[in-house]
Amino acid sequence: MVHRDVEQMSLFGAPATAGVSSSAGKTPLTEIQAPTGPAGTSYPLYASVVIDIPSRALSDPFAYGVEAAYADDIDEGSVVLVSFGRRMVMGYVVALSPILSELPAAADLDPSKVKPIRDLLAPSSCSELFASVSFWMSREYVAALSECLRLFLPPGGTPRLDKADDGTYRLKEPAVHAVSERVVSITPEGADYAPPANAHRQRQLIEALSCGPVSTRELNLLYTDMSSTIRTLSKKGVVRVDERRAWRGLGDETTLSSARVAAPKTLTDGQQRALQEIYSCLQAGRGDVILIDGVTGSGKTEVYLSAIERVLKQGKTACVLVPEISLTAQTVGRFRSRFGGLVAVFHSRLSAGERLDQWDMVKSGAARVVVGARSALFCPLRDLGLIVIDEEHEQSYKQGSSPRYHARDVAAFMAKLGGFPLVLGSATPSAEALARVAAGEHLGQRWTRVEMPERPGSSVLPRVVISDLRREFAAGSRSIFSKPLYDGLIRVAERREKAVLLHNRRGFAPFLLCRECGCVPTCKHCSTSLTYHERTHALECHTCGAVYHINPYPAPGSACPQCGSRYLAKMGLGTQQVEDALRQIMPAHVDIIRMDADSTKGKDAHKELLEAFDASECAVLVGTQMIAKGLDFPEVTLVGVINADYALKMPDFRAQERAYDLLEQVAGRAGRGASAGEVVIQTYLPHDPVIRAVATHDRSIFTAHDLAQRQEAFYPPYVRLTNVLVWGTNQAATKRYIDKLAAAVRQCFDSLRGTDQAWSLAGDPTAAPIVLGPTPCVLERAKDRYRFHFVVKSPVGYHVSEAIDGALSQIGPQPGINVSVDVDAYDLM
DNA sequence: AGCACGCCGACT
DNA sequence: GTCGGCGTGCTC
Repeated sequence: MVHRDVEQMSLFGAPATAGVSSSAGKTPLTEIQAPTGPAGTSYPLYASVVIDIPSRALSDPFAYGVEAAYADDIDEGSVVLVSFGRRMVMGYVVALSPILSELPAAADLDPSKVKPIRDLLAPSSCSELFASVSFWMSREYVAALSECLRLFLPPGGTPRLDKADDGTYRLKEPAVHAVSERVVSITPEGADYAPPANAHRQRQLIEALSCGPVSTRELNLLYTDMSSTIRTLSKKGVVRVDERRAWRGLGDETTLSSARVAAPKTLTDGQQRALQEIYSCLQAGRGDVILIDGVTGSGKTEVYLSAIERVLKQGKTACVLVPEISLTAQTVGRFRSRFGGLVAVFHSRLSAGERLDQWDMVKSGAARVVVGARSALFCPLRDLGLIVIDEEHEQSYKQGSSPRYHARDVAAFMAKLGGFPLVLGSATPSAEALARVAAGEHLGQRWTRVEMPERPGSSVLPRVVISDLRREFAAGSRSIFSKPLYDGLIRVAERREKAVLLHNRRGFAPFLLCRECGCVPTCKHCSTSLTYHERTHALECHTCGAVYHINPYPAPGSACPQCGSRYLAKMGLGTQQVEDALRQIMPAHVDIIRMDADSTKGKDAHKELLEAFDASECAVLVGTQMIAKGLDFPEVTLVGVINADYALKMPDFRAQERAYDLLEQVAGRAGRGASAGEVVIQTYLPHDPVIRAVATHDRSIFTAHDLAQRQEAFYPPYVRLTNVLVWGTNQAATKRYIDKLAAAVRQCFDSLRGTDQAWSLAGDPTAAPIVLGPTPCVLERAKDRYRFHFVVKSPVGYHVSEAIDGALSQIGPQPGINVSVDVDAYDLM
């Protein structure tokens, strides 16, 4: 069985410390203050150590000497105690060499300056790739090196250094501890034991153990107190009770389920083609990226499972990333039922203890497949042979705090480094992925695509009705619900069916919209919609900072810039209002359930609302974003989108892509059974490519348009976009700082480019980087801080981070002012 | 990050 | 004459 001979793991384990010789953890203070050995002592081994202080100024490792006593125990990844300046700090070993000058950044270091490593605090416990990946991340994302390294550390918070009374240093004990369980198994001698005829409890126990060892807790749970029977049989030597490390977080079903579901006998053509591509990449050992572009239900998961099976057979391990929101029991179940106890899972709802145990399961080698959110990328898998990113286009793969990495890019780097394939799967691939497969490569890495258009079985696509709100308005309708949607809702009420209404207002920014021609004012210099500022009656562009003065309806003199209509209205409508309007038109027997940030505040509110919808005979579920993704609904015959334009006209160049993904997902909720459902999308922009693509079930209408538009307007994936955000309490000081910083960045670009005349190229960011702004952020003030930002557009192969990092260290920090650099930013607000 | 060194103003 | 402001620079 998988769990049996597993080495006992622990976070900063006692075994390691004990094994490290008597000096470990016992270095007295006096010895620390007097350096061991005279200056110029040479060491048998030297180590590059990253100091655990998260500062961009300390993003280079420091060299230390490894004394003979430690030489066998210190590895890459070891946590060590070193003296730094005049204090003791914790550090991480990232490289080892017997020759000092061969260590990174120690080429011409005076050997007499090298101090010894003072103690080993914890043995290495992270993935082999950790050093190279964190170096790369630190450079790529302008983040402190120690911050990147910490991603690879065991869970349980950042380790802290603790100084004891006797002057010794050790790691502060983590709050979570390993727990053990008692496991009952049949002894070899007990195999032939026949219980007495009347001993039915003994028979039960032996039967339960026939498939392998079971924990006492489970036995007692399953057979209501088996303890005395266990005691009897263990006295007779028939069974044995062993204490072993318990792996929390496995769920209840797993330990007993020795039954694994085998792969289906037949695969679709698409699945076979995808697997063929993955296998040939595995064979070649090149580290290619394969995009599996397959419609919902085309069986992408089966492709992942088969590929993982192959990788496991080769003695390697696999890592599967899934968006946090879809990390449900069902998702995990598919992997667990195929690979049983070999699967470890990471998601945000694990308790500290469960997280620790899942991590140790990976570290010990007991788990060889990891399924998890973004950060699962950093767990200590040995011999990684495959990374899968499901729903590759999901925004949640980009981390919102430092280091602001994108899991897709980190995974691609890891794949290249380890020479194994990265598999991306999506029904609505990101523009980045599409552009890279179109180019066939990205930064020297091969990107290929396999399309899987067919769905197994015969499911019917829902009928999509586009409801033109301009016509509704012209016909005098002032209702939230257009005629087609109203009729659909009434029909649902009459037939006692269920409906879902999407009212998407996430990241809502007010904008103006002409109710006659449907136009939304956009910036002259950028392709973003302008944001309306109520107080100043101004439209602002948050990419370049341009300001346009305008009077929206009902102010006198309001006029649409395109058609001159005076109905240039401010848009904004809450979920609550939709709910109220719905109550007015629907008969009393229809349950109306609202799901948004407000109604799901309570702990289990989410689940309860869904259960209510499930239990109801006839209901309408009104909700934001959250109802479209990651939730499985019971039969729904009507899906309505109140106003698709909220999603379409966000002041963000990725709005189209997200809108398409959202509409496609929510439309997919309609009629999943035998009968095709109906989808009604209300919009003022019926001819928008996104709407047309959803209506006709033809994605290419949208993607072709979107990519062309981005290329023309110099947006990713054709350029890189970096957001530099500066915030502080003092508005003027913050503004002054960001101006200085932006000027320094511009200067860095100039000097890197060599000539000043090259500025004539400015305006074409595919040839040379440009700086846009600084301007105040869309979110101008947050938590009493004033926020400004500037955006850098740079050519795809260009290493922006270097120039920004250079400018940053040139200007230096300023108290009270914070800077954040977001390379390949998704959020520009 | 911390903590030195270092160079200019008001005080025992 | 000294104490103390925090501006630059270093820590293997």
